[in-house]
Amino acid sequence: MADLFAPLDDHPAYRQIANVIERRIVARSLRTGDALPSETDLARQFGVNRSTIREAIRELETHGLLGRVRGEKRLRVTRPEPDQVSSGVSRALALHDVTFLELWEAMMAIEPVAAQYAATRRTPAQLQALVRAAARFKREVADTAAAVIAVVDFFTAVAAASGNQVLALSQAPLNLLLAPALTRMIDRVPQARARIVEAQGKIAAAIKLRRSEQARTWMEKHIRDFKRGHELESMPSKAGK
Amino acid sequence: MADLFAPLDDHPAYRQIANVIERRIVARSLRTGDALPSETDLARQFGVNRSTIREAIRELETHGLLGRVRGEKRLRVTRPEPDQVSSGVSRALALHDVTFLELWEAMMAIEPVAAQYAATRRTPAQLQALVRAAARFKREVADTAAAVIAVVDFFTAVAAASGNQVLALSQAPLNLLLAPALTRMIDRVPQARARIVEAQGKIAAAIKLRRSEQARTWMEKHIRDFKRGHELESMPSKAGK
DNA sequence: GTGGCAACATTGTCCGACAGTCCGATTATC
DNA sequence: GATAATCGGACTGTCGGACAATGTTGCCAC
Repeated sequence: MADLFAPLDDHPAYRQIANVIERRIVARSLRTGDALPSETDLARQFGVNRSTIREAIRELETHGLLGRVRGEKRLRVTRPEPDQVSSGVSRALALHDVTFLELWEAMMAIEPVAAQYAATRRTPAQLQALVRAAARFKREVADTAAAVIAVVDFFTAVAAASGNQVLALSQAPLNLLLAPALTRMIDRVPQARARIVEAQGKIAAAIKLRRSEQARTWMEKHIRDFKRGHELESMPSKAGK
Repeated sequence: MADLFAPLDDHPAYRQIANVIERRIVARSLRTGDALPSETDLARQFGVNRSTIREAIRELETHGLLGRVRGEKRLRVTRPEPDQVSSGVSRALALHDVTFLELWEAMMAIEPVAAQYAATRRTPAQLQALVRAAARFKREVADTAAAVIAVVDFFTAVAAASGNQVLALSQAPLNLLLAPALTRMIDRVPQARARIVEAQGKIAAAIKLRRSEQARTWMEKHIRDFKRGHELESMPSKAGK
């Protein structure tokens, strides 16, 4: 059944080099913060041209494994940050034409759990970030763009407060997908804003008081509202002006 | 409070070009499958050197937005495939030193939901893939490496059968993280294999019969087992030889 | 039309070069 | 002595050109 021979894919030099360096990083033989040798030096070490090295470096850079601190010239080993990674994921999802329902189901799976853990594990600073995002939504509720950003920030803050990096990183791409849908919804469904304010308030309060069950159920309600809002918005007959 | 001037970050040409092309792709102005102009041609169009174009292309290629079909020379626009994207995510998570608990919590949030939807939405082909992975685990249960792969494939198949790309893509990175932990566990906890066989059987049966609640609860039990297995394995006193 | 072949196009890699800028050390200034 | 101006070296971003290997394509014979 299985083929006798696997197709061999030739790896161009730049890819091989990128892989070698990547393995070094993952194996912690190159550690976060370490500065990479100069391109010229790398070219010498690998015995290839600098152009080839540069192409290899580009790969690692876009993966977020290499980066440079502002205004610095030398590259250093970096840990890929959630927002960077997640932007790739959400772009991929966008290109796969995910439906709102798919997005919603995923949010429904992740966000309430994140809220639940946030209630038991949040640090004061995380709580503050979350409360502040809620306050910002309330304050800028009239400015759609700012409001949407505040909603996203609220979700991000809850996920961060969950103390679970995996949940946080799983959740991050959802935000980017949510933004456009939310923008339309918030514009066309009049009651949406008030409901968001209420839900955020309840969730924040529950997390503050460390009531994990309440945090979870309120987050569930909150997310359910999104679905209702989306249905209202996409039903032309019922949608507000 | 707010600074008067924001730090301006200069974008090198290769990044600008990458962004321009990326926007074209996301906006569907360049559609999946379309062939990209040759590097020389792109260099002419953008008015830069070919080396610069190549660096830009490398970025898009590693994002999975460009690729070439086997043995072909010209690049074409590609949709980023889940495994490609998720490998980036799991590498990121690995570098952030996620704990088994974090991974487990995320699995607990996602996998049961995926199983639940799979029960209602799976196609015959998806069901077959899932059943086959379970059978493979049973068959190769003695070969640790093969068994671990079968477990991962089973999860992947369930997620695919959920008919939700967002869940599937959120779940994919978890697999890669699970593999090493599972390898240790399966080796050291004697009863693990039998329990996995049982759980996979129950889950597959529930999905086959479209019993979504059963699928969900059995998946929950299955995942809970992992936690127990991990605790046994990491408790030196109790671990099997 | 199909098979085969030759000319062409394209990619991967190399070499050499240069401007702009960051860094570190040295010198000038208070 | 501490701080500020200066200078040379190192490094990155970009450029131009070059060549081998390998797809691609059009043409010709059958």
